[in-house]
Amino acid sequence: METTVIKEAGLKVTRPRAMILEILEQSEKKHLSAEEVFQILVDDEEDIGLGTVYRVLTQFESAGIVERHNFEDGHAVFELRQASHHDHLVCLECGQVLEFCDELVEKRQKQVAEEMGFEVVDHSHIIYGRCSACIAKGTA
Amino acid sequence: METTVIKEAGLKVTRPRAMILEILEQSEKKHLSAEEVFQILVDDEEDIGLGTVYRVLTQFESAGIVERHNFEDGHAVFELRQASHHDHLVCLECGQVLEFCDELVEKRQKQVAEEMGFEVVDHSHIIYGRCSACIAKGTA
DNA sequence: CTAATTGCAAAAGCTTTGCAGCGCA
DNA sequence: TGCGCTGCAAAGCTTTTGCAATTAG
Repeated sequence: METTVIKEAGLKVTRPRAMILEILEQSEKKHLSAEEVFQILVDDEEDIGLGTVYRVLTQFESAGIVERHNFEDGHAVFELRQASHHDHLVCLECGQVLEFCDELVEKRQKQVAEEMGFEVVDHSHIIYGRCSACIAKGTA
Repeated sequence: METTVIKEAGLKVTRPRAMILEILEQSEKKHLSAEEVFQILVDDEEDIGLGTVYRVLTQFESAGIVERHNFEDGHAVFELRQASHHDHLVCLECGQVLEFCDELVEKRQKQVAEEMGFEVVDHSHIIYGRCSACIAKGTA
């Protein structure tokens, strides 16, 4: 169990934190909302409050353990931070999230920003559309 | 006054709608939150409710008159839709919003998405950082 | 032991909505 | 005149927070 990252963040290794980390590690869906994490905990019959889920996820974010993304549907999603940066493709039909990373786009956006006298700190690049499965499935 | 666009959207030309459109057209700040639009109306001593501001902005969005953007600070901002597409640079220090559009980025992101079997419907590309004014101002 | 952490529930934003009255066409 | 629109206030949702009880180290 990778409770090490929790310690390294200067946080006590408590049951809620260990469970939430484990969920993020083991879920097949890599981008989870706080509510989804909470539901999984409830299904596991863990007695952990939604407030705690938010608190822990926010702490993990500060510690650089997870990333928070604001997709368009009003709630944030969290994913374990990976070694390499990437952006997202979100299927408007099934909600699936794909990841992409393109050197050219990354480099060019930085260049454009700098040309405008802008110092880049971060960016959010989300492409909305339909994934191949949904295209195949229907005409909608 | 460009009330024509309101009619063309199949909406009655009412005082709230005309005022809100005018505010969006005339404000020097081009990206306004519902609350900001509401404040301007209050300052103008217009008797228009915040609920109406939201309703009108949402209608304008459906009609393609304005675009809604979700920046990271929890509230949406609206801007008049322009002829040409563009993305945004947001200064984390002063909140200023700059616009950019780069052919190369646009083309490449579409290409990347298609390589992944994705049909692009829309995208949100926001760069967060510090604008030149804030860089000049301080060391923060 | 003692400070950090949690569950619970209340509260805080932002945004939407129901309804009775008002106003545009 | 009639239906659409509005103001108001209440409700909805996601997320945050206060506090007493609990727990990790």
